[in-house]
Amino acid sequence: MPELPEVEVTRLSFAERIHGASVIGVRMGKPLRWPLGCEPASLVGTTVGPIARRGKYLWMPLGSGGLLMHLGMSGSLAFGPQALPAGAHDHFDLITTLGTLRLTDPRRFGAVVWSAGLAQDPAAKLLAGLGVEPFDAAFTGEYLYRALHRRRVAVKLALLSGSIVVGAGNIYACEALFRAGIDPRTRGDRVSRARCERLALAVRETLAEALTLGGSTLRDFRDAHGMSGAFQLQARVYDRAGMPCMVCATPIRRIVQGQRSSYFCPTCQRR
DNA sequence: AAGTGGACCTGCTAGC
DNA sequence: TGCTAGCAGGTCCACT
Repeated sequence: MPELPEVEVTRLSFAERIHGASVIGVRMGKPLRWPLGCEPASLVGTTVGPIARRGKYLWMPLGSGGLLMHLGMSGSLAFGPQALPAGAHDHFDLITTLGTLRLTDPRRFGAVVWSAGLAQDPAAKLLAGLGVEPFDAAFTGEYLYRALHRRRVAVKLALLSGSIVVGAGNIYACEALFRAGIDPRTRGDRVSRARCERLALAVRETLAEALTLGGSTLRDFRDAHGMSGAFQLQARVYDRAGMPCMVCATPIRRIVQGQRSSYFCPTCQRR
């Protein structure tokens, strides 16, 4: 589920409702990717500030510090008025006066980490080195060109690394490259200025569209029923190996890059 | 510095 | 029908 649009939709779904709440309890399930980094009981009595997002991380100000949260590959956050019994995959509950925020994460690649202030503790390290936000004015074609110019890796991997621009995960990176007409294997330093302009635009458009449509992605689409189908981003290439390109009918190809699947149209996307 | 590959953990699906 | 191998939306870390 969680690439940037899903994380942002998650943030919007509970940020205002939890703002100002006081923590009255914490329940921990199985260990997540990293330890919480503080005594859970020490969070009791703190007040929740405005939730922010940086890349695919969420930041919740809490007392003198805050919690940095990540959904990993399979995580989701739910905020409800009352705490329901915890299921096998519910690994963190923040119980507050306004409701309970619950992290559910079957694969446990997600994390909730206490940070004393995002200055120099371990949580800060997680945010260091992140690229620009895709909707930030700093993310221009020229910026992308300069960043890619120093990279010899495939442009798809450069996008995925998050060190140039954050938020485009495997699905949206594939989709953005399709929109921009760029072969995912193209070396970063071989992407022209003009194509960088198109790519920057394509990344922003792809993420923005997914965001407006509610941020859902493909696997959820299959699992969802009824009207939820109307809110899905239609993938042009992702997970469509062998199926005809929606533009030119050439069969979509699947290749492996950095141990992850890439999908592209060999006709519409060029090196 | 940049690039590569392994690691973390569980659930689902295609294929035999 | 039942088992197994392979695959999955992320990203850190150690090593070259």
